Amino acid sequence: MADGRNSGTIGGENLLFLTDEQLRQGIEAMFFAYRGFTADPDRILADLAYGRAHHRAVHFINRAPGTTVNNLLNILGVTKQSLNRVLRTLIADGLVESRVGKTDKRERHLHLTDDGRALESRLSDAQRARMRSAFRDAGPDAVAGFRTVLEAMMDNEMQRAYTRLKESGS
Amino acid sequence: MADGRNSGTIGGENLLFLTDEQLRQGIEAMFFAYRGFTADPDRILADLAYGRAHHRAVHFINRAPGTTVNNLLNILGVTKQSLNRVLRTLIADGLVESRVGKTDKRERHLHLTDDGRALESRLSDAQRARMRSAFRDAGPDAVAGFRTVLEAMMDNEMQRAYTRLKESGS
DNA sequence: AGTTTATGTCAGCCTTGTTGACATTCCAAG
DNA sequence: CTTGGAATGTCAACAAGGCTGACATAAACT
Repeated sequence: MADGRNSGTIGGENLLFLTDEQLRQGIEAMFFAYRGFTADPDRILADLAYGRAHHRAVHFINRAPGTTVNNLLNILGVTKQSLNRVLRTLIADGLVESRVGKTDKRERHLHLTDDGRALESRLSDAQRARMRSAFRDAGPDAVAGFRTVLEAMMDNEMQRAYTRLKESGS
Repeated sequence: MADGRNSGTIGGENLLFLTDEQLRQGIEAMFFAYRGFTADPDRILADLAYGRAHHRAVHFINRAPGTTVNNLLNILGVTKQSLNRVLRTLIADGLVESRVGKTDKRERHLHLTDDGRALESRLSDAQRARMRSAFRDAGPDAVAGFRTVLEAMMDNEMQRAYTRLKESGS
């Protein structure tokens, strides 16, 4: 595995797509593509004194309105202190509303305000535009493969979060 | 574009894979998968008081031994000051060697030491293991699609950097 | 009543981005 | 040959956003 070689062809099946060189290209593609993936929203956010952390919060609050802080924590995979700092500024700036839970008053349910939704749209339009262009260039079969590989790359926990969101889709 | 709808079917071609919902799933898949992508090396690095930035530097120095600081800067897309801090610790810890350029003494050419190569192997074995497992689960066609979409998602500049590295592959 | 759970806050640390200032080296125009 | 600008790299200081730990509060559960 650390011998710098590859898996070659085994058992009559062609596994040349699993050589170390192929894997390294996949790793580097992932690295560069992720930069492209975040570049457009980052540019918008920089003007607003917000960062990627704010984008993520706004995205998932929009995706699951009324979600609790704890729920968001699990999706984002950060500490509550870290998330709280971001939420505090978003609430102070009037982009997010925090409502005390009806049945369980310890919980805070998070919603975007109109301003919050406006920002979310701006950010996600920019990000979708690039994704759309990439998808269109690549074609439907490539897109299906793209999604298959990404899903296989997630941890089980993330896969569950992802699937839950996917199935709640409009 | 901000109307919450999709591209539907246009001109007789099926473009259902370009709906806003599909794009959003692609965006979220990218987000969760990237976490998986970095999770294994991050765990190793945490024990060593290094971060992701050190991993990236070590990866690309290994990939292109003798590269200059400036060259690395372009690949990584950070400021030279930021890279320099990382390089300084790597050099101090004896993982990277910085050699003054022969023809141009302003340049520093970067090489991994044996220890540096050992760390690189550990990190990249972990990352490749996950990538290999994802590739194998997904199959060669999905992998091809994965790469096609990622390449289409890069900026032109990154695409050039990526292609240059790819073509210099062993 | 006592324990657990959900949330928020304060303080302080680390990594890794940023800008600004500066030193060294090279090269080319005068 | 000198001098000024460009290229390259280093040092200092700051900000964002991760992290841990400690603690307060309120509600829910037993």
